[in-house]
Amino acid sequence: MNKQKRKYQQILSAAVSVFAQYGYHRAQVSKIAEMANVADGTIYLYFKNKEDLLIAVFEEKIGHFIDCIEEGIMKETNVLDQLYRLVDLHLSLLESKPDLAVVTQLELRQSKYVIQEKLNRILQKYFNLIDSIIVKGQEEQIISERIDKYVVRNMIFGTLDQTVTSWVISEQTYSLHEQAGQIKQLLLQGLVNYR
Amino acid sequence: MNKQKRKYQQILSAAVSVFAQYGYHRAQVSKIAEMANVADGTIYLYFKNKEDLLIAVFEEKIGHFIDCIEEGIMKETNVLDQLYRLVDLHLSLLESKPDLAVVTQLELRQSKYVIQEKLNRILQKYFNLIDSIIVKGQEEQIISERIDKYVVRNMIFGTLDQTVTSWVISEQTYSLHEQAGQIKQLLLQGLVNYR
Amino acid sequence: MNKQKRKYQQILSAAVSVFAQYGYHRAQVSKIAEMANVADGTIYLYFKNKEDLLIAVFEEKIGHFIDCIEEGIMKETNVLDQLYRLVDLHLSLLESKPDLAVVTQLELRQSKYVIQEKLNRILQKYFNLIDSIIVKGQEEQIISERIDKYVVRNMIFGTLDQTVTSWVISEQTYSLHEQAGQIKQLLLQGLVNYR
Amino acid sequence: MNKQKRKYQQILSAAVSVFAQYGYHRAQVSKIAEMANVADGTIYLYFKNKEDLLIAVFEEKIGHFIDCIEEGIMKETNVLDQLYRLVDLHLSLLESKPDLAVVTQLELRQSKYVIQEKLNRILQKYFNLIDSIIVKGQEEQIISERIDKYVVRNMIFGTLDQTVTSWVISEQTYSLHEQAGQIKQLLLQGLVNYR
DNA sequence: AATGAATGAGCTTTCATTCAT
DNA sequence: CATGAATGAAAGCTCATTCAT
Repeated sequence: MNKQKRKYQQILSAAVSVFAQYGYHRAQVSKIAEMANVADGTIYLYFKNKEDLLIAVFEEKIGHFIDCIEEGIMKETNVLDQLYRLVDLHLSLLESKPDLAVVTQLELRQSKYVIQEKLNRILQKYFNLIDSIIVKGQEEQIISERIDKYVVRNMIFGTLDQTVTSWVISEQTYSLHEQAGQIKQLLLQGLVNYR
Repeated sequence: MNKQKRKYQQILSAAVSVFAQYGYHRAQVSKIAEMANVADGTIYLYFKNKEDLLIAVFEEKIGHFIDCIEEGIMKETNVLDQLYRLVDLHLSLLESKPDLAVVTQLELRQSKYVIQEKLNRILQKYFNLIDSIIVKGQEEQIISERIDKYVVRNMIFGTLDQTVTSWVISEQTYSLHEQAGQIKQLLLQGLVNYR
Repeated sequence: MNKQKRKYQQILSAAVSVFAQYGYHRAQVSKIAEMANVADGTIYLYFKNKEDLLIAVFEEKIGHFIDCIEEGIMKETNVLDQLYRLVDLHLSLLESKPDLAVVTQLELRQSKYVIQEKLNRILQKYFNLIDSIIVKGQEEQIISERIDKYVVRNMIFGTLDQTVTSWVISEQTYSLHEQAGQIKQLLLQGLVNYR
Repeated sequence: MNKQKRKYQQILSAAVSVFAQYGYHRAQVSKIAEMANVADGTIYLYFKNKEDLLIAVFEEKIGHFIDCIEEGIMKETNVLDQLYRLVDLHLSLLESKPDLAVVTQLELRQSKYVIQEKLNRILQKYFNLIDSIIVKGQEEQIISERIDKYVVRNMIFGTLDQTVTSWVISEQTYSLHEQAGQIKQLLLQGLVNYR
C-alpha cells in the first residue's frame, strides 16, 4: 500500500523534473520512467496516459500551491493584508521551486486544448480564492464596487503571472519575492503619483 | 513579383488559421498548404521549415500589431493618454482578429525554447514601447520613480495579457475592449478606493 | 536472450536480401521489417539507423567471409598453397551466397562516403590478410621483392573482385569456382606463354 | 547550333564535377544547372532525366577514354607493347582527370540496375578492346590458348580497376602511372619469381 | 529555346502505448 | 503488480520533374 503510494509519488516527482527540463512534447515517458526508477509500463498502471500524468502533476502541485496560499490568507483578517499575503506567497512559493515554476509558466502552456481546459478548471480554484478576497474588499468598501471583479482578478493574477514568467525567462537571475513590495503598492495605489 | 508576394501572404494567413485551430504541434504543414492552395513543397520555397513559418507569422503579425499601437501612441502627447491608447488598442486590435489572438495567447506558447527565445526577442519591441511610456511618465513625475520600470511593465503587460487570455478561453463570449476603461482606471489609481 | 539474438539475425538476413534485391537507396526500411517479420520500429531497437544496418550487414557477413578464408589459409603452410586457398575460397564462398555477392559487388558501393570509409576499414582486414601472404612469399623468395606489395595486392584482389562482379552481372549463369584454377595459374605465372 | 552544342557540353562538364563531388544520389539536378549556368528546366531540353544525364556523362567521357586507348594501341604492332600501352594509358588518362576517375570508380557504381546495365553495355566496348588484344596474343602463341579469354580480361581489367580505385580512395596521394611498369611485369610474368 | 516557380510523391525515424511474460 | 520488448501510426522535408510564361 505504502509502497504503491511511494511509487506514485516517485513518478510524479520525476514527471515534474522531466517536464521542466524538456517541456511537455519533448518529455519522453521513458525518460520519466527512468528517472522514477520504474519500467515504462509501470507508469500506465498509475496514470491513464501522458496527458493524464501532466494533469496529475498540475493538480497535485498546484493544489498544494493553492492550499499554501489559502492557509496563509486565513491567518490574516484584513483584506489588504490578505492580498499582500497572496502576492508574497505566489512569488516566494514559485521562487522556491524553480522546476515547478518552469512547468507552470512555460511548459504547461504547451499542450492541447483538451488539457488546457482541464488545467483551467484546476486554476479556477485559484481564481475563486482571489475573487473571494476581492468580493470581501468590495463589501468592506475598500475596493470600489464599480470595478468588475473579473477585471480586478485579471490584473492581480496577470501581474503576478507575468512577473513570474519574466523571472523564469531571465533564467532566475534575480530575486523574485523582493519585488512583492513594489507590486503590492502598484496594485493597491496604481501608477499615478499623487491624487 | 506581385504573384510571389501574394503566395507568401496566402501561406502566412493559412498558417495563422491552422496554428489557431490546431496549435503548433498538431498543425500539419500539409494542412497549411491545403488551406493556402499551394503544394506542400511550395511552403519550403518561402520558409525554411515549420518553425521558421511560426516565427514569420509572429514577426509579421505582431510587428503589425506593435506598429499600430506605436502609431496610435504618437497621436497623443500626454503620458496618461498614451497609456490609455495602448490599453485600448491592445484590446481592440486582438478582439478584431480572434485567430491571431488565439495564436498569440495560447498556441505560440506551445513551442520549443529555441523558438520561445526568438519570440521573446520580437516581443521585446513591445516591451520597449511600454517601457518608453513608463520612463516618460517618471520623468514628468506622473509615475513614481521609486517603482522599478520592469515591475510596472509586468503589471501593465501582465494585466492586458491575462485579460485577453481570459477572453480567448471564455471563447470570446463578451466584448473585450469594453473593459479598457476599467483597466485604465485600475492601472492608474490602483485597487484601493480612497486614500 | 536467445530470442533477441534471433530477432537480430532475422533483421540482418532480411537486410541482406532486400539490399541485394533493391540496392541500398531503394531498399525501404519497412520492406526489411516486413521480410524480417518485425515492426518497423523494432529495427531501431537493434540498429541506430539504416546506414548502421548496412554497416552491420557488412561487418557481420564480411567478417565471417574473412574468418573463413583465414581459417582455410591456416591449414596450408606453403605460400602458393595459401594463395590458392584464398582464390578458391573467395570464389566458392561468394558463389554459395549469391545474395551476399550482389550486396558486396554492387549494392554496397551505392553509399555515401561516410559509409564507404567504414566499409573500407572493414575491407582493410581482408587486405591485411592478402598482404601477409605476399610478405611471406617475398621473405621466402617465392615472390619478387622488387614488386611493391600493394601493387601485388591490387592485382590479386582486383582480379578476384572483377571475376565475381562479371559473374554477378551475367546473373550467375556459369560456375564461378571452376575459374579458380585458371586464375591461380594466371596470377602465379602471368600471361606470357614461355619465357 | 553551336550555341546549343556549347550548352550541352556545359551541362555535361558540370555534371561530371557534381557527380564527382556529391555522388549520383546526392547530386542535385539544380546544382548541376547552377554550375552549368543554365536553368533547371534547360537540362531537360538536352537530357531525358537525371539517369539519362549520368549515362550521357559516361558515354561521352568513357567513349573518349576508350578512343584514346584504342588510338594508342593502333600505334603498336606488337601484342605485348599494345598491352603495355593499355596499362599505361588507362592509368595516366584517369590520373589526369581526377574528377572523372572519382565518377568512374566510385559514383557510377551508386546507381540502379537499369543504369548499371547501360553502363556495362558501354564498358563492353572497352572489354572488347581488351579481348581483341588477348585473342591476337593467343593467335600469335604469345598468350596461352588454354586460358579462357574472359578470365584473362578479368585479370587485366580487374587489376587496373582496383589499382585506380585504391588510388582514388587514398585521395590521390601518390602517382598512379608510375605503377604501370610493375603492373605490366606482374600481368605478363606473374607473381612467381623464377620458373 | 529558355526559364524557374511550383509540384507532390516518397521515406526514415520517433515515441506513446500495449501485452506477453 | 511489474516489466520492457515490441509495436506501428504519423509527419516533416527533399528534390526530380513539369509547364506556364
